[in-house]
Amino acid sequence: MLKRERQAYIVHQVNLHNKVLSASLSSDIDVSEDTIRRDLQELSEVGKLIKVHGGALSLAFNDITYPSKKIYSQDNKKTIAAKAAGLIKDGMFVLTGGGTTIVELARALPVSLSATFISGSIPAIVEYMHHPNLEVIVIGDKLSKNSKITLGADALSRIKSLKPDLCFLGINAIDLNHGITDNDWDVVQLKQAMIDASQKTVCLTISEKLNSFQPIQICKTANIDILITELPPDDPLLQPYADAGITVL
Amino acid sequence: MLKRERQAYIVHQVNLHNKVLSASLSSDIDVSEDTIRRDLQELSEVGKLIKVHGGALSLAFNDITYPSKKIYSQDNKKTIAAKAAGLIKDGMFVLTGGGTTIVELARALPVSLSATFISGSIPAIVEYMHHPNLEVIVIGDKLSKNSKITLGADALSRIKSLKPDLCFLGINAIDLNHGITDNDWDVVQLKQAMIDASQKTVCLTISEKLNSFQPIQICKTANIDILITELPPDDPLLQPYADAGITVL
DNA sequence: CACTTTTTTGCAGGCTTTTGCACATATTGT
DNA sequence: ACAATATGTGCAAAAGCCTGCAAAAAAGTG
Repeated sequence: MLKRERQAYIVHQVNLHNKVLSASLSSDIDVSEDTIRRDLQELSEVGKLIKVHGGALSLAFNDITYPSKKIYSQDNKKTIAAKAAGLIKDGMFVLTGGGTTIVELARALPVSLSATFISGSIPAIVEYMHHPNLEVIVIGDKLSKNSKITLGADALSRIKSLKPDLCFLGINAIDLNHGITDNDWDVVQLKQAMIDASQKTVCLTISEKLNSFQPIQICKTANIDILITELPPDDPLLQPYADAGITVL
Repeated sequence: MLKRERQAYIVHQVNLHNKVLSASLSSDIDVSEDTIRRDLQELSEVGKLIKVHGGALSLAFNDITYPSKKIYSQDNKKTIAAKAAGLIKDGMFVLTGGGTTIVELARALPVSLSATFISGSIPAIVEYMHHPNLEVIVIGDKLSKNSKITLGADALSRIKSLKPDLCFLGINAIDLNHGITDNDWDVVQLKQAMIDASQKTVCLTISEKLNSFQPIQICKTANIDILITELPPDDPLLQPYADAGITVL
């Protein structure tokens, strides 16, 4: 990896997460911590970030104070994203939906990963676009302002023509009786198509949404392969899902 | 292998992978690293790529990356965008390309405007998405990291099925003899399809690019309807275009 | 066609940049 | 205060870069 490239990645990460640790950068990019420190030094001299002990902060971080609730849920999503990212291997075709969890997943992807990502979620696409080694396929159609994903017949038929290795879905409600449910007709259509098309489906959700349901069913619980929450896999809350044959991570 | 051929290959590789290493190029093309270095030197002087220690990066890295280089002639582009925005009326179907000028146009749209915008440019879509009264149609296909637009057969055929009222294109070179020209085959295909599909084509460009040309022709000058630059319409530089039957704003 | 001129290419040697490591120092959290 | 981390400095190996030079190829020229 070239020096400039590396520094670009660091700046990107800082702007993304508002902070960055020398240690994790070092292991991400597989380069010594000394080098990282020198990079941070240079970047801070040019005013791209603020260097602090142990890493660096984004310029915007100056006077941002997060509501603690938000940061909490955000952390959970990062935990989920990290677990999900581990499933993706070089060369895979990956179909993803939209939502904040999926965006976190996009941000959690290692730099070195080289795979093809397919999505109709604009925020997710923007993240994929900034990754150096990802191929990105955009699913076109009418853009839903609410969910910031493309929805419609075109998107549906495009998805039906694919056979991705993995499909990542952020879900709004899951429950053993009702399966996976949602409240928007078009979104449901899309998610069904995505699940049908994919060889393996991975559902991401914060534990809050476990054992809840919404009016429209996407699929039965048995139709998904992997369920990822921020909880450890042996948490009792997850036991029923594991018993139902789902791999719980 | 001829020098020109070699340099074309290098540019191709850079655009494809976003980066290129002197060493691997050297062994790929079987020529000394010195020669590669000289090539990279020349190509970077002509602005085809960014030379760095150990190789080169694509220009696309520019944005994501380094030289907090202010967008080129931003002020001029705002002037252009303001003029272009005036052409769009409520209820219109508008097809737009990509590039910084188009993004400026998106930002210049009045809040009250309610129209349908169709595009494959991710940065433009992000802008449209934030507007309260716009319908947005995303054109899907493989995302080109360089230009941040979707390119390919799918995008082409989708565009061919449309009949928008207006088409806005940012262009790289225009000249009475050669018409509108560009240097990327796929982009040329796309722009041609956009022009063919639309009832009226509006070209946006800073005056610097007037009377210049690039290797591939998109269309003859006569095929466009309106030309917008940052200059006043009666500027002598624009006279020849007005004489050729184009509405100059 | 013979001759000059220009361009292109590879190479040698010296210089700069980059990077990891070791060691002394500073900072932080408990 | 003390242990654990993080930092800065100097150093050396490796990789990359620049300059000048000369041979080969290509392009002009009379």
